[in-house]
Amino acid sequence: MAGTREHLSRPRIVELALDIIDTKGLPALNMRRLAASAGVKPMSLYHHYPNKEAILGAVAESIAAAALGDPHAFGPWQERTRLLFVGLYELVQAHPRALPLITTGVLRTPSGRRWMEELMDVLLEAGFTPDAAARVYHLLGAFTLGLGYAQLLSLEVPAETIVGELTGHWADYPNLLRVGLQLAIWDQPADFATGLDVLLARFAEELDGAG
Amino acid sequence: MAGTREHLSRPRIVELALDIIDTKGLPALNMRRLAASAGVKPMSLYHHYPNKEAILGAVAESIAAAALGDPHAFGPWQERTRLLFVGLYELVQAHPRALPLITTGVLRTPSGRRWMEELMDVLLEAGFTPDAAARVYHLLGAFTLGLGYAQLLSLEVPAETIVGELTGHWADYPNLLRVGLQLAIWDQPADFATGLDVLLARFAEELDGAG
DNA sequence: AAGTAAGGCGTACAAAGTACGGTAACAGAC
DNA sequence: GTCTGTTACCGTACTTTGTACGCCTTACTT
Repeated sequence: MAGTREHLSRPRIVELALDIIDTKGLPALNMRRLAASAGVKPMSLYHHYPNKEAILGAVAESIAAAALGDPHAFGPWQERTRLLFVGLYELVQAHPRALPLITTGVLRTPSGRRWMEELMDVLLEAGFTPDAAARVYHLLGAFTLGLGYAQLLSLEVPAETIVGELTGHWADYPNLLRVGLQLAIWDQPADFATGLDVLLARFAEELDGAG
Repeated sequence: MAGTREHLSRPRIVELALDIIDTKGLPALNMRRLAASAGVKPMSLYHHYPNKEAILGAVAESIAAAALGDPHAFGPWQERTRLLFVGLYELVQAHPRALPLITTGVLRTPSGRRWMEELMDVLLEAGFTPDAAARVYHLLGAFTLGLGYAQLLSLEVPAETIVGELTGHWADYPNLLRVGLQLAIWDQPADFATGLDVLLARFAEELDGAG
């Protein structure tokens, strides 16, 4: 190990990359900007990660690790499942602009896989068949991540832009006019819990019916 | 209007672009490839659209137009809402790789806005407040598009890739092993209807409670 | 036949990922 | 203290992709 001059390291790169993603968006993360933010030239990054994809993977893992709050919550399976998805949702809240990384990371990072492993543990133990467990994940996951995409969209395309594109057309869209900005903005985390519970209750019924 | 030599036109460009997206994916759509598929040089495209973004917008509109099946279905509001979201879901089924365009197109293309206008018409007429109507859209939309993203993911990252990355780690993930490929694949359109109905029923309750 | 506008194109530049080989600085051996 | 090898960093340059600018050809009009 050579100089310890306070410089680059894998965790440092990930930290800076995540900061760029959070503040400027995923497309704004490029090797030159990342290097500059580290006070280094672009090619130096390649001594720590083989390519950009590897850096994105490391960011995904770093984010996903935060979803593993308490490894094992107690209570009935509904509650444990609920907590797992609340964790996922909090991830999205914390780093909405990194959502595409979270999406792929669920099955492709160690922490993501551990999250999924625990979910499957809960569901199989509750009595779901493997296929049913996969369905639960897909539906709840789609709902959770779908809300994340709504949030991301309202971040990247501000409501004013949408409204601006509509000026002069309001006559064609009287009901859009009545509903207004709320359509282009998603910021009702409470509704996430509602939807999650409704879907969970449905799966509980299914399980009882079959068991 | 000059020559009618069978060549480029705006609809033709959109058609070819959509074909590339459907067969090779959104990232594979670039101006050079698109031009080549039209038997033309890249810069020729710029005589029909000002830039790539405009082409993507036109593709989004072209796709969205297909969601406007019967402009006005009959029946109670639940049924009409259901049909609108089924239409959206069919769009995703038809062109999963264009999903990011659909997502943004819902409020940014004429056809998308008409779809949204009709949805708001149905909901407001049913008695939802504007805010509640926006919530219905956000939750159902998140669910619908979220499933689309799951499908897109299983298209772009084949299950074998996921499994390949897990070889040697199966001991760490016994439950993932039991559930197997189904986790990485989404192909259960029937479940979409289930989830949709469950969420709709919940909103119906809410409406009755308030009205 | 000549003018004119529309459609197509050649060239060239900027942004971004990264291959390749060089260099600097520090560790340990002697 | 000098030598040597390893580690971290970097300069240069090639590739891909979007697109600005201006030329050229075509085909219809008169």
